[in-house]
Amino acid sequence: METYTLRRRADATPQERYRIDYAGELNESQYLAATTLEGPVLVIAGAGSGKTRTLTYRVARLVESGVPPGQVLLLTFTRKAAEEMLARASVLVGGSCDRVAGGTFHSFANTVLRRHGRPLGLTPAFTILDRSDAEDVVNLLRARAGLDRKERRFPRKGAILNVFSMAVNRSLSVPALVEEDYGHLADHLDDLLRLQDAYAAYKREQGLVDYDDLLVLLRDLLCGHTDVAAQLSRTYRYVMVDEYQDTNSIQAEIVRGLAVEHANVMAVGDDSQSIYSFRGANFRNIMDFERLFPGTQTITLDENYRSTQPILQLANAVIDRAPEKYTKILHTRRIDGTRPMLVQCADEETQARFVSQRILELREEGLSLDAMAVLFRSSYHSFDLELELQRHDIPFVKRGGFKFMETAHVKDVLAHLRLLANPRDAVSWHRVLLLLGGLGPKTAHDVYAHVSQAGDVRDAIARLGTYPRHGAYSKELGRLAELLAETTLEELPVDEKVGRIVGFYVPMLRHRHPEDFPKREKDLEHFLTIAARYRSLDALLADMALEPPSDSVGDVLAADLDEGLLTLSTIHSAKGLEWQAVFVIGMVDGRFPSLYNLRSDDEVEEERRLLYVAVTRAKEHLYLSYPIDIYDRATGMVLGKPSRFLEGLPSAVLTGLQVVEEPDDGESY
DNA sequence: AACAAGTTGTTTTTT
DNA sequence: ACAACTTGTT
Repeated sequence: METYTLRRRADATPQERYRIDYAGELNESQYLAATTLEGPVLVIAGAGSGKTRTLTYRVARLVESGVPPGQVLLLTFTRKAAEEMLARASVLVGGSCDRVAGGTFHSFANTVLRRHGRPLGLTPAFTILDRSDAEDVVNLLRARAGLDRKERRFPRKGAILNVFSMAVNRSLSVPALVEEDYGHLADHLDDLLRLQDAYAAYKREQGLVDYDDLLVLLRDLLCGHTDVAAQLSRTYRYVMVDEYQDTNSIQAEIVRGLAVEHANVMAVGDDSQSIYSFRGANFRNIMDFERLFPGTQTITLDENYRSTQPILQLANAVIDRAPEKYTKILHTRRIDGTRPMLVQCADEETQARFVSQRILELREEGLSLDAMAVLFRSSYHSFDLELELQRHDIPFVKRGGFKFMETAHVKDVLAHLRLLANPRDAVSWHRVLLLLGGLGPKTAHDVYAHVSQAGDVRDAIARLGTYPRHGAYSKELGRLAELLAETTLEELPVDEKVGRIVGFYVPMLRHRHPEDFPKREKDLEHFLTIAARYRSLDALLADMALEPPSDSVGDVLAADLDEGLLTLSTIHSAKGLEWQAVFVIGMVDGRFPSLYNLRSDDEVEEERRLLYVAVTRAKEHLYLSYPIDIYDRATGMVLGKPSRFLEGLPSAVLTGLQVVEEPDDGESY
């Protein structure tokens, strides 16, 4: 393609062009944080204290002061957060900041390891396993070891992987972890250890890397290969880490390694918003930063620009009851505002009706739907509400929670693509073969055994063609071999490969999911447009594993986009976001805090911080609601008490409200 | 008898 | 969507 070159703007020197009024746009602490460019800095940034703003201005300041954007590294919790910050910084400096390196720890590890992973024995074409891929591998190995047919019930694949992952992220051995937190698995310890070895060996043989490996390998690279570490450290001369309270010790070591040549690190975080301990984070880690980097300058941002005083009062009251004291108390200048309400509802349906009705009223008062959100502890807590919202034609998007159900079809297509990238990928072969009618686990296993003898993709597909065919699947197996042979051709563009696979797959999809077939087909169309943006299959596969397309397009298209969408979200996924009006539903003891998280004081305290995060999302209106007497099927318990975190709060902080039915006035139609 | 496919009860949070 | 179990096919 031809290029068209824009001339540099010659009307001003950089110094004259960017005249950003840092002191005018930022408060004193923010200004200090944004303009301290050298040396280690720890910013304790309370909720709504302008953290993103501060980071954005700091990026601008760095670029403005002559630092090449490529030497700035911005590590954030999601890729979206990084993109947003860079876009805003670009506006400030009147130029592009897209050469600033940014993303999640995992995506950064991915790019670095593909370029510098060789000393670790890693091929540059490694495949990333997402959570469910990793579970599939563990399942395969579990069956291979005969552990699925034991008298004593062996833990499920998900539980097994949790143990492995937790051990890595908390830097513990599996035996130590089992002793500490998984006592009920002590009987299976030997099998677990053998499985762990098998899992590691399998990944090594097949060039597979899971989420934890990405972090561990990067850490090993930085700590064990000082030449590479020095080179990377000179490349990224300014490192910024967002959401530091949710990093674990491996990530801390990565940061330390990246800064080995300069110590120009800014970590930003809030110890009272640490909510990812299940991923190995510990809120006390943020205090270790000062020990990791001697001479750290610590700056606290405690002025809140988001919420009204009554909302902050509740937030402070919630966190004030934590036995371990946190580093700051938020204050605001927005003195006026309505008090948050604690709403008691007879049951879940009543709660759903209350929320829907109140949302409609707020909309009447002029709030648009995208200024409102409903938050909850666990994804399934919103099921009743979703039905009620549909009844009222209130359009919404749901964020967070596992979404395997919606993505199974995308994963099926991806499995075909992965065969092209790696013909030895047993899990993908298994998945693809099982889609064929009349072909079950046994035959899939046999076919794989036959095919995996091959040296490369072509060879593997040729072998697929020679597999002795009999039975119902014979014809379909032949068609699969044909499809794979076509799509292996290297000159075929990525989107064309995906297109042919989708064409092959769609009839099977229709057969398997007749009810919601159209919606799923739309997802695949969407996936095709995504695939068209990639020139290499490997890059597509890597991105899909690290950040799969989040929202199913079917829902969004159906909605009336003019007035925006209501947000439904788990609290975890609501991190960093804000709305005018926030509803937190399911405030029942046993749901929030979750029954699964009450085994230790640390777990309870994490639930408390989770509520703190939820409450501090609200700008103006805040409703906490709970149904009484709901039956929890998982435990067989009846839950009827409001969350312990709200117990005994004075009504000056939290006003009670009881939802009652409209009295029947006897009129009929 | 071996294998595939259909049925039923559960599901924390996520890169 | 998974896993354990049951029913149906070759």
